[in-house]
Amino acid sequence: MSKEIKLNNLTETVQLFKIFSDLTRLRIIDLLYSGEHAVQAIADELDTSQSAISHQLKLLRDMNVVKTRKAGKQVIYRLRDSHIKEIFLIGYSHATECEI
Amino acid sequence: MSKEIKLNNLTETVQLFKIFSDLTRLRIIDLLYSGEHAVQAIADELDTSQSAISHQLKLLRDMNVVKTRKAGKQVIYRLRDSHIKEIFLIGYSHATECEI
DNA sequence: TTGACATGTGAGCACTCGCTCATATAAAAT
DNA sequence: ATTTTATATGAGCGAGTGCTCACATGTCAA
Repeated sequence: MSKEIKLNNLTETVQLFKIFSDLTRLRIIDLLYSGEHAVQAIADELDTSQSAISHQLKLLRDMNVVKTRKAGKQVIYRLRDSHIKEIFLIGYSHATECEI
Repeated sequence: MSKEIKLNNLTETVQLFKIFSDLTRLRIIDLLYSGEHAVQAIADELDTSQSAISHQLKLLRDMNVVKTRKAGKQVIYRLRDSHIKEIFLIGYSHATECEI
């Protein structure tokens, strides 16, 4: 494996881990893990402003972490694939099983 | 599971993922994955200043990601446990297998 | 159409982070 | 003892990040 390829792969890996490296984003992912939610429902549940949630959801959308569907005035978010769920669960279990 | 516990767990999970969310740190971990290295060897291999590497190694030390041993003037670093290796590998394989 | 509600977004601000630079510390070599 | 080599670390700077605030957009109800 060439050095350049390897560096690109590592850069992509960094991007992946950055998704999970913010508490608000991780709480959103954790909440969506239990099923789809509308924006305001997420904001209420996490006791965070709708704007802050919307900004983070845009990031998650751009990173292809979440999908949306419209339901009237609401936009319902859900996790895109089990790929993301798996990484989240592995990190979560590792972090909770033992001290870092 | 109470909300407070859950939040603490998520906070710890964030800390864990933050370790992997910087390219220099990930390159260090990747390099140490192949075996122990002295500080200057890491700096040379990654074409990064000794100071920058040393700062990152301090973080990795504080996070219990790496262990050290002294060999004369040199300090040799290695990964602390397979725990870290596993998470790195899973993220790496996920990031390289498909687009994010 | 108008008003109310749900979401998206740009600007700006405070904070964090990773680096450089200078210097400190420590151990070996001379 | 002095110099050289290897590593650690504090200060400070520039870039990035996550928030708030204000407002735009979009959708339904009346």
